[in-house]
Amino acid sequence: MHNILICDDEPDIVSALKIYLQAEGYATLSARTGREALRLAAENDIHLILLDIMMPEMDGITALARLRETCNVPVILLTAKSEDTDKVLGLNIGADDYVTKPFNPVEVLARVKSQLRRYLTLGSRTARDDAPARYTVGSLELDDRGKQVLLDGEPVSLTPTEFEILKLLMQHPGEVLSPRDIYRKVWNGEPYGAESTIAVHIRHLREKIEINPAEPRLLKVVWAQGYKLDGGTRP
Amino acid sequence: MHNILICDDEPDIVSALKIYLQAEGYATLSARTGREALRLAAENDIHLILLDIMMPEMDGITALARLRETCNVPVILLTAKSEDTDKVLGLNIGADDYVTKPFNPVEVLARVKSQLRRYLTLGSRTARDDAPARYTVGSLELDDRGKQVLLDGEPVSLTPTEFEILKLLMQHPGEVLSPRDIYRKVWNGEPYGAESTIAVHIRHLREKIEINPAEPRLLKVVWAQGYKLDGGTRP
DNA sequence: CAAGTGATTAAGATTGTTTTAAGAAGATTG
DNA sequence: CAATCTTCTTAAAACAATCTTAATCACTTG
Repeated sequence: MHNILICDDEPDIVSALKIYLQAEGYATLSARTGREALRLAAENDIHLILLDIMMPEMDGITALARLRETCNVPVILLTAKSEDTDKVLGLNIGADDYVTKPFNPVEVLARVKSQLRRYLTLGSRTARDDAPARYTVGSLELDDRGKQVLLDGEPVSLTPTEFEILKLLMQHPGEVLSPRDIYRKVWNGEPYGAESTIAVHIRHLREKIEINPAEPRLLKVVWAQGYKLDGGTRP
Repeated sequence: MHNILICDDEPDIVSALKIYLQAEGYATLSARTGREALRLAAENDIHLILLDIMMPEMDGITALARLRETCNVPVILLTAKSEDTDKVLGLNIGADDYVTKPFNPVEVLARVKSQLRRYLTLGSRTARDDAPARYTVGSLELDDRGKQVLLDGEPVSLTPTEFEILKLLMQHPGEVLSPRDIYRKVWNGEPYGAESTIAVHIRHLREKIEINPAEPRLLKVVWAQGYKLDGGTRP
């Protein structure tokens, strides 16, 4: 089903997580050091990584930074309480979520499921066969086959990247998608680039679909969360 | 299952508690002094602490104060009868509950269970995987995916922290949640900050969802207990 | 009334978003 | 083949929202 890489130097934690994850049908690999995790991640088809911050040889933060140079797989950090400053650092560096030790394995499992569900609905390149070729949200219509977008019936000319971002947002109307979510899907999991890249595309999109780009009515931002496409709701 | 740290200088009490707790499936550690308790708490994944107030070397109150500088784990104080003034003091300093000596072990067990249940249902940040994405309490609707809140059908714009606090209250409608409970959940167990932090967020929330913030009809305070969200009841 | 607790306010630090501009890469055209 | 155009990326700055804190006031309770 899915391959999960567990990276922690405490054997008890690893085996406990393994038991829970395997019971849910996930395949697991494990590493004791950041270096080993990087190697395993490079050599295998990993769908999610559980990464401890405190480890010998190469700590989790460094490992994560290295990892992010080459891929964008979901990472959940395992942190000890006292390392709370590292939390923020970790999320800035590119973790998708974190759990503080001591953790409840059930909670970790929930987060794993949550991340993988996101990965499935957003990230998988193997788009479903039954995915519609046409989406409608409010006054926007998007035709995937014809690569055309209509706003109030009038054609709008978008660049390929703009088109893909808009399509993603229209596939999840009213739902907030973080820049990382968008990056995963539109850039096909390539390493996350500059922070502002998506902001610029969003800006260009707004210039084309909003009456006033500075006061967006459709493509809204949710502070510290991401962007969403609002359908029929009034401001 | 859960790790419980017992801190008391009387061996009889410790062993008695151990027997009862282990019979219920809890793992136990024990310390004889406050200093030792702090060390054990720092080095292990502790889920709950039973802490005696009267101890050599470092008393329980001091130990608790120190502990609270770094973490927010549930603490149940063990106090002697004559120290009832200390009870309140202990709760101010950051205990979650207290039991007076001589105590009935069954009662201690009940309180331990109660605290851990609270910790489970409240303590994990993103709750369970099957947590609904939508909550309704009275005239309030909250959409977790869209990060949107409607009051009488009208959208209300909340900041991330306000949103999380309101979500927590809506997940437990009519239930009183102490500031410490709220802190545990929303700040993910980080050490408790300034007293007024939550009060400020509550104030901001009330400004956004109450007709008159000074006379709240939804987000009510229960003196010396905490806050609760009242549904459709009339005053 | 005193102690404990909640409410209010405002300021500063922090963090996230928008905007602008410039350059690189690739396609298209004369 | 060079010139031009489009698109994408990046960085920097300006801008904006949010969070925390501390100080002060006001209310509740015994």
